[in-house]
Amino acid sequence: MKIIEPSNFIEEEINKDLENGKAKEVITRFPPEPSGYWHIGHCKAITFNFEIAKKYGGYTYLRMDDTNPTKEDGDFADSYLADLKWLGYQPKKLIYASEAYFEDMYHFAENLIKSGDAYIDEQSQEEVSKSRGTLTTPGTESPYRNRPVEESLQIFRDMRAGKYDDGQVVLRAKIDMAHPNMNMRDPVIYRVQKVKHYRTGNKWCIYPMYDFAHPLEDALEGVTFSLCDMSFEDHRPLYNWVLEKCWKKPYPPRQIEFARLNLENVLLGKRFLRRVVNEKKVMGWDDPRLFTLVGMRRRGFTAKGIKDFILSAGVTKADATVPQSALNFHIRNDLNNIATRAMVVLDPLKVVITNLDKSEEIEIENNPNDENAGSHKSLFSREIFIEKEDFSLNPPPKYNRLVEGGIVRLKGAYIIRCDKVVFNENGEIDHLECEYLPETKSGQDNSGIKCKGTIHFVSAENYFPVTIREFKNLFKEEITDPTKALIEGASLDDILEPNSLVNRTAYAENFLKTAKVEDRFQFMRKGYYCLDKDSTADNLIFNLTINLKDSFKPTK
RNA sequence: UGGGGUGUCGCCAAGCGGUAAGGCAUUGGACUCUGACUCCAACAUCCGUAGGUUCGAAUCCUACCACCCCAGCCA
Repeated sequence: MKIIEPSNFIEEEINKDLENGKAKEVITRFPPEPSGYWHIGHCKAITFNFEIAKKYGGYTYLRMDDTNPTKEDGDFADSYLADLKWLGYQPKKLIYASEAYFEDMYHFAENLIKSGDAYIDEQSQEEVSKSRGTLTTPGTESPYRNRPVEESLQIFRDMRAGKYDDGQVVLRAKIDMAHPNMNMRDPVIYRVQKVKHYRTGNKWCIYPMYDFAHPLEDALEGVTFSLCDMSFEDHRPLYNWVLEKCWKKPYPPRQIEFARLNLENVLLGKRFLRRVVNEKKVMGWDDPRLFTLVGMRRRGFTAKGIKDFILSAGVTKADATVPQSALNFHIRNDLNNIATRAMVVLDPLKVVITNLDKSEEIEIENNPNDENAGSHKSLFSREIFIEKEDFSLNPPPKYNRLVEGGIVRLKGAYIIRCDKVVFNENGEIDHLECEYLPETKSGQDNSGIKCKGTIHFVSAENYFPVTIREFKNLFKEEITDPTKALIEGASLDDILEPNSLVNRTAYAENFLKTAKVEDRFQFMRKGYYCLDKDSTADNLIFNLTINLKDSFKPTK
């Protein structure tokens, strides 16, 4: 296997193992428990597990780590398949741990009992917990700890046979009740769960615990590097203990931990996301304000943008909270290359072109960054709508849009001059009367007239109303870490931004009538939008993915 | 008071004893039929703190400080 130029500490570690012969190849795995939806934090783990293996010419398994039937559901497992595909990753193989490894694991457990490294404990859950000790005081040994091997073996077999109920007995690894690492104080490795498993049904009534199952799953699969987050660092000694006691083969998998990804002002964490969804604070798991994968997808984020962001943020062991602006940069970057341009007026102001009586077809480039993107037809006519903010009676300095008596270019059409502002009886602007300059047609303008501003517009004969969904962050701006706030006892309503979703209508050029769900557009000079799945034939709904950057500073 | 980690620019992050990469953000400016994109420029005399070793330290040593994780029959 090739040694590559390392670009992070994980690759440095892998190189070392490859060089000193501890590993021969790079096989990784992503092992979700099917009990919720993926969020951007999972995307980080997925991305690095897949990308690192790929770099070394290795591969990655997708393994459902389904060892707890009380929490799991096949629908989640199915959603992961779709999510992974959307992200653009192809696992070497899809594995359900419950189906693939339970029998093997059971035998490993029996052997552990036989070698005197595990025993059946009959203490209550409360007793087990109490005798574990505390962070600063050692635990005490269970009275069952030194029972005869045969006795433990018999009970374990009876456990499997269903002769015990939940909580009556457990299998514990015999390690050290005084170990400074709490995970090593005789951890429970098998428990009874008389619950139907979404995959294996009632075949099993005993289930291995994560700490026992995970290293063995990795080993059985042939995984060489088991990349996980820092919270498992304390579990590594146990991971290695299990492999030493049970696996005993060359090239055991190696666990390497990295820090989780946090985003500023973003809630992550399955149980909290579930709460927001269950309490109906959002439209569902795929609400565009959520940073679940399905939410980001519905919002209009691209898989490439998300992955570029993750890769650019890097992997280290240090806690990191990245501002959303870093993510947004990569999303805009990708969208800029692929989004179809269209003209949509969000806040219309009517303009009458007094010297135009026939309408005229115009052409709009679909994407100036992609010469193969083509163009689409739009219309310039006597009555049009421009953005209210593109006209000013009292223009600030450097305002290069339309002013009284001034000129501005209409994107793809002509330069117009504002001759008159017509007010209504309330003294508000009703509409503008303008003249177009016939010799300034877009693409064939030889007039020599210099015009510093270009604005977008929509023809009164070529538009239809659409619904726009604008999103702000789900949580109040000052709550930089909503997850922490909830842990510290804040109520959801305390930290939720009151108006994070605003619906409005806009005037879109007819071209947009053919948009399909998830199609991505750049509404020129405004932002990136995509068609939402809630759209109906007579009500297209566009989600604001992200605004265009705007460096106009009216103050100077 | 135990164990395991981490501390380099506002935020990520290179750096691995030879005198602080890069990205995001920000600020100027150029370009522009998207005030977008692109481009160009500015942005840590300093690497948690204090000592020490060395011709030379963010990199080695010592002490201290701060923050994160661990007491599920969850993963």
